[in-house]
Amino acid sequence: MTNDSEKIITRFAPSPTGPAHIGSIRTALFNYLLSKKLGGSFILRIEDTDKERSKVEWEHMLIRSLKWLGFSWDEGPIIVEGQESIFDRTNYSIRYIGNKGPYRQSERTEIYKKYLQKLLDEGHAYYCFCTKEEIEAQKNYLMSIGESPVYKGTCRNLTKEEVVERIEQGKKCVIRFKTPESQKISFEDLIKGKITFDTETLGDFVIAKDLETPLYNFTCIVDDFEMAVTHVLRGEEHISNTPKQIAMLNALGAKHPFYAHMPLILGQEKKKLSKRDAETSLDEYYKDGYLPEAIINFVAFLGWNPGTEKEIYSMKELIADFSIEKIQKSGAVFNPEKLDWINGLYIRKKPIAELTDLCLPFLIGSKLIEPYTETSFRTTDTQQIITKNRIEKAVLLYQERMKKLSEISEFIDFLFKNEINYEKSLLKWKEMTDEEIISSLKISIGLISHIEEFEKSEIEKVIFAEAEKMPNRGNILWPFRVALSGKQSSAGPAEIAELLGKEKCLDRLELAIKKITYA
RNA sequence: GGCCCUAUCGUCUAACGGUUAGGACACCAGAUUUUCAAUCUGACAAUCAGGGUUCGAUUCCCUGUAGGGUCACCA
Repeated sequence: MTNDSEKIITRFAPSPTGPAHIGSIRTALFNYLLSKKLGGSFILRIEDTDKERSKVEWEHMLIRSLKWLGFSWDEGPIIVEGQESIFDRTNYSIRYIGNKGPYRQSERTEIYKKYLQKLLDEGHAYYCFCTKEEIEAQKNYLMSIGESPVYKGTCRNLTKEEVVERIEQGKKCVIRFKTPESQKISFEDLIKGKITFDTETLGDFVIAKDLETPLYNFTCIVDDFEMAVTHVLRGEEHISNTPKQIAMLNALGAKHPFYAHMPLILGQEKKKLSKRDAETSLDEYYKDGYLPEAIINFVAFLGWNPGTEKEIYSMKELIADFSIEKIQKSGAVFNPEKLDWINGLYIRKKPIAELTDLCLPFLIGSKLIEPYTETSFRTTDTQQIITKNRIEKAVLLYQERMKKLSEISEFIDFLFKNEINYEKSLLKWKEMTDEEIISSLKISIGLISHIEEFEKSEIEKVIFAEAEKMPNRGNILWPFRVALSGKQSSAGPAEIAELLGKEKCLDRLELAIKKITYA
């Protein structure tokens, strides 16, 4: 329990209408960083007032992504206590109750209803009976004469009797906020500076379909107030919602939180991020083998920088160095190449045992191996048992080559497969003739068949000694390496030879000879 | 169209009014390699335009231009 009303409280308020994406993660991250930096709380609020589009599945997916990336939030509602009326906000303290979160707006209808009723009772909101068609026509007209297309308040001054009469006639209605006329609403945006709006450009906007069905702008301010949110960090697309929210908060007699509107994340064309620019779902990044720490690091630098040349940051370091002042004012183009670079960097930094564990699901997923015991696997192709230890060795060879975990399968599939497919021409190094390749392979067979201790250092010694005798080392090394891996590029010849084992190496070298002879 | 926001290398960005405008990714070249990667070295590359203010402007002001956001009974 805490009574510190000075405490920073931020929130991440996604609507469960789709998976988490890069943009939503950055919003979550910056709110998280700010609260952690200042020792405050971070709230997760699910904005599921739109019953049609919201799905619990999306909510679960959102939470899964957040957890994967290492977020934690202060669960459970903050109770406003010590008050007779929830509308009395002059003196309140907050208390945290665990294990009840996250907040779900769909479960808070009664709360919104009270505030809605209050607005209605005090004349700050009214019932509107205009049809959608009427609104649309008005909007088009206003745009045609060069004015802000807003609701002009046809139903604004309906008397109580008129309202009752229309309701009794069964006319459909919504609840609109009575926006103050000819007023300037300003707020000090923590990123953009002072922003001013004229209420004339706002119009009387809809805040609820009915008492039980409040809409976004309204539930948002009620919750931010009820949860004592102090700082709202959100995307720039919300700038135009801000004066509306402040006007409602004013009507409720509440102070508004600090706002910070972050620039948008843009696609290659400097347009809104689309499928062509980035994965729509964070799940895709998981499936591609991106590391959560790489994503966090990358996303943090989309519109923020520490002002130094340091750019590799763990979550902990981000918390330490984060500051709103350093958030950029202009939009940032999402750059997948840099993400890949950072991901590769984190992969190289991973302890090998940990990296192997991360790669295993990808190997299993691409049907190369299947789990056998705790410490071993069975190759799908040949049903042979392969120890985790040996897989670890393979992963180690490719650690510095990987940009994404998913690439591991293509890199080391030759270790698990019985037969490897490659073009015969791949065996040829530079200008070698078929005869030279065959002779090269035969030399290799002769050399390695005599090696007792089939280890990298030993194989290297023998093979390289022979290669030195050639006009070009590649004459021995290239056909040898290709015969074993079947690939244009791979780890070193001795390394993969050790990995494969003597017997398999000999088999593959013979096979390579046959490939040329009988092609 | 109204309102609002923004403007430094291709991209992410640094530069309390005074710097040869710095760094990173990408790209290119070199070193190292049998290959690929990693690593190291180097090269290329930017202050949107026009006016002010100032001894001096990337930085402050204005105008223009361009881009973006928003104008839902979505969030």
